[in-house]
Amino acid sequence: MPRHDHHHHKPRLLSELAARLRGDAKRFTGPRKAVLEVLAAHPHPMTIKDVHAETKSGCDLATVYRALHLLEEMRLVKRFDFGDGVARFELLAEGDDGHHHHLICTGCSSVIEIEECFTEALEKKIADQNGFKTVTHKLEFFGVCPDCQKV
Amino acid sequence: MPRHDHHHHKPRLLSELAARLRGDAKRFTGPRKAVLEVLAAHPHPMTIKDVHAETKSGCDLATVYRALHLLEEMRLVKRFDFGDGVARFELLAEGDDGHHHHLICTGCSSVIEIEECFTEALEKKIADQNGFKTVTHKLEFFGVCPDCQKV
DNA sequence: CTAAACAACGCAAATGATTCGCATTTGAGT
DNA sequence: ACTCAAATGCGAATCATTTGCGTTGTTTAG
Repeated sequence: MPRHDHHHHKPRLLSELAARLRGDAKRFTGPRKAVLEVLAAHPHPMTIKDVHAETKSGCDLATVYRALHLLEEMRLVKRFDFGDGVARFELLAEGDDGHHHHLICTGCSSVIEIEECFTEALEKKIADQNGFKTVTHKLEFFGVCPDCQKV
Repeated sequence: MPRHDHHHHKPRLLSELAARLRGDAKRFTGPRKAVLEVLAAHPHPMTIKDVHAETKSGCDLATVYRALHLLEEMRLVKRFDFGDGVARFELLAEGDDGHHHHLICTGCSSVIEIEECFTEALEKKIADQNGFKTVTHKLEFFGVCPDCQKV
């Protein structure tokens, strides 16, 4: 059983967002709702540009940036970095800490989620050996997908 | 025995760079020499800005960018990405493919090299399961170093 | 030895992602 | 509905990186 099968968690409800926002003196606004809905409709990490493009409501790009930062602080979304200089965000399901990895095709940029994370033991070992605390890691795989191998 | 103990390889000589450049109709110039010397004097990945700053010869920042891209293509240096939006480069020793990882302090940004890479088997498994070829990975660890724990 | 041919450089301007300032709008509670 | 702080939209600023181009310095053909 994978450590984080977040795809089987119940997706967060917009009403939950509303409640958590109010509890923090924040507001449940159109753009924030729109951003969350766009993320909920996509299973893979999205760039801010893409989120903005799918947000038909015509809200400002800067607003999407601000909304995603807020959602990240609230741990409703998680930021991923595929090393191409563009941040990507993924919606977190309830109870998911978002710790997982991806296999990214260097040809067509398609993305596969990797649920397994065998890195726990190594993480602890590396922390202990170097006297570090609260060690985490970022890990992504890159390769050529079946389709791109044909070309 | 670690898979890549590149610190025990003989460092590349400037004359080797000169030879490889000439063989490729490229030129062995002051800035390229300076960049390589700066990298050789530092054991950890350096940002382009830092390389530029240590290059006393006063060469242009754009030239440092170009020199590092060239050295990367020639596989004399390797690019690392610590997820902060700034590229970092490390000199490769002879015979080193540069595949290793880092443990980075989130407090003071100090860097420790991690020679071990236990990820080979997983890499193959993930490649096979998804039909991908030529799979590689990027892995970096983040935590709080002993010094920064005191504060 | 000289000149054409070309690689690199320096400088400045362009790009792309992200952030910020600020006037205006709007959600949430009274 | 009224009020007020939080959010938005818009434009301008910032930061890393790239590019265009005129100039300089080598290399090579004659």
